[in-house]
Amino acid sequence: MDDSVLQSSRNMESSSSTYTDIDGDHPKAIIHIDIDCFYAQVEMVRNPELRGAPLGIQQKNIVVTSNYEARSFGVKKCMLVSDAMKVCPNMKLVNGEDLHNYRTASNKIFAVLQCWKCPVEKLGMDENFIDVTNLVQEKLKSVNTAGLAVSGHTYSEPSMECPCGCHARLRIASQIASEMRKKIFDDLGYTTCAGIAHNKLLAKLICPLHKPNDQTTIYPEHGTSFMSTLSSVRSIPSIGSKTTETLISHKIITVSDLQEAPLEVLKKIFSSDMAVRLKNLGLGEDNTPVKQTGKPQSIGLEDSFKTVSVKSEVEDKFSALLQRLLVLMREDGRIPVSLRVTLRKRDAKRLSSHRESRQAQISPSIFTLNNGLLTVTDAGQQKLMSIVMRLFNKLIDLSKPFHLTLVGLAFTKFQERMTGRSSIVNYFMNDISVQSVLNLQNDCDTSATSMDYSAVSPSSSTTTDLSDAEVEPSPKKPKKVNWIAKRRCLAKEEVASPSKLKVGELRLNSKELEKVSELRLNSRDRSLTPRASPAKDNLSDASDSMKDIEEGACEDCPSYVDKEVFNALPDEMQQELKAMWKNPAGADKPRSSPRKNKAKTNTIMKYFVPQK
DNA sequence: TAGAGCGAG
DNA sequence: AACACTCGCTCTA
Repeated sequence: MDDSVLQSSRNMESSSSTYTDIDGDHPKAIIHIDIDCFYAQVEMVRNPELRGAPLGIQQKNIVVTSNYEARSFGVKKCMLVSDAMKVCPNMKLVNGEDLHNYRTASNKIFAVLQCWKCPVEKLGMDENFIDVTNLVQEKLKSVNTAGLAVSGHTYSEPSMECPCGCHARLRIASQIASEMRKKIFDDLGYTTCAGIAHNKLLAKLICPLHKPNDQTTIYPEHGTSFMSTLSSVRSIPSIGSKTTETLISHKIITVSDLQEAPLEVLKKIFSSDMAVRLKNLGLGEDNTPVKQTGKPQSIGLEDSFKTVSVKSEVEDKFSALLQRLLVLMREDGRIPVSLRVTLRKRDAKRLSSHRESRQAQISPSIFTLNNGLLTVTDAGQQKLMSIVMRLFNKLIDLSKPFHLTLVGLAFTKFQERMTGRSSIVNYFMNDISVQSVLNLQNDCDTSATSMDYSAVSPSSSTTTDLSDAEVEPSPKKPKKVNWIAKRRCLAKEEVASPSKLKVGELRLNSKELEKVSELRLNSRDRSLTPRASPAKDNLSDASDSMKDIEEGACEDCPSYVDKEVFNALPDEMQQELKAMWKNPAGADKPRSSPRKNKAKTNTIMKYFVPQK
């Protein structure tokens, strides 16, 4: 039985692993949603004339994707245009080299999925994971699930009831998946596929079983047997070309091979953790969480070329990259604290990899917020360039000849985004950077949902708001701080096109203005990347309205600070906060050990924590 | 913590 | 198809 295999593998790893799941316990419910032939659908939504006939999306001389009509003629992904036209002479072609519309569509879909108030993780432009575990639990409380059937296909009927209750949870999740797909179709016009499982791995892999415009649920008991139907280990997400090579060199080629490989053998090839992970993946086990997608953790650009061997040319390349990068930074709105220089030396052996990089802290004073807009003076840009070239000198010995094929520039840390309850700065924020985007474009129309258990349909769960949860009050916290993003009711069209919302928000008041400005600036326009911020392309029309924002009394304050609150603080505390903002590295560790909440003495925390 | 490597789309 | 681009995660020193 599958469980016995799981059992034995778990026992082997349990000694060194922190894995805490109980065997046979499958508490989560994960949905993976994939937009059918994404580019082609975007074009057909834009221009309905294209529907019903074969359509190909062209980039350069290649048909990168096509609609299902074209596929029925044998048009494949990444086919040469000439070959595609041979098998499908009537196919219409649309140029898809400008990704702007695709990004916009992707963000709209992401925004719709946010309506369910569950963690949503974007994977590329056309895939999303949603962890609906909590929503399912709510529904279980309020709904009799006895006669509830699965919505859509089932990979395989369960042989018996799982004692942990996952079958009922997954059935509910399948209903939620149906709702989500329906809303995406009703609001935006896109058909989708979904996979429903108790983990991300199975949800993603089961998703394409019934294509297009359908969904599939798989129960935990079939995880291992389903995985064994995959011919190559390469088809497992997170097993890429390198890992596949290594596995194959040890005669592990199919997923079945991986399942049967003893953990001790894998541990001789890989690190212990990696071996455990691989073994579990092979068996269909995966405990990686769905991570809410928000702002990117680094913003960078790179440029590749045949060869650059002169330092003045290098300087030109970096300068051009920096100019472009500063535009992106302005759109993002956050103040960077660290800068990384990357380059690739010409190497006969390896063409792609072998990048090298150096990074350095940068003084945040290079950047200033003018009327909420991130700006850099000419002197600041020169300063940045000198840092860049200093890092470049670390990488290249200029006394010897060099040949580069790529240079890159990235800002890698930001002042904003001090999340976590430990950060005192949270108490002065009037914007929760990531979640507030969610809140503002949220409030999806509940009447549109088809589910009969209205108590837990999207956005009707008014009891819990993410912003409320995030700023959970602490006993010592100063009362009455005006940080909670206001929630507003929107019509459906406004959800699909949040620009109206943002403009509306601008009419509120000056303090709200700055918050909205950050939301707007959150709207970076980047290419082909995951982690793009939601609902961005729709907001550019709000930018002109940002010109005349008043300057607050605290010139040094970061933009997220409620200046009214700041000015009400004791002078000593104001000074300390200012010092902290001047030297964020010392005060703020955004992503390090969020659990540890050490109240450092001799900081502003002493105002809130009892002293011994 | 920085830097390299792998993986994703 | 192979490569270009951008970003996240993990491992190691």
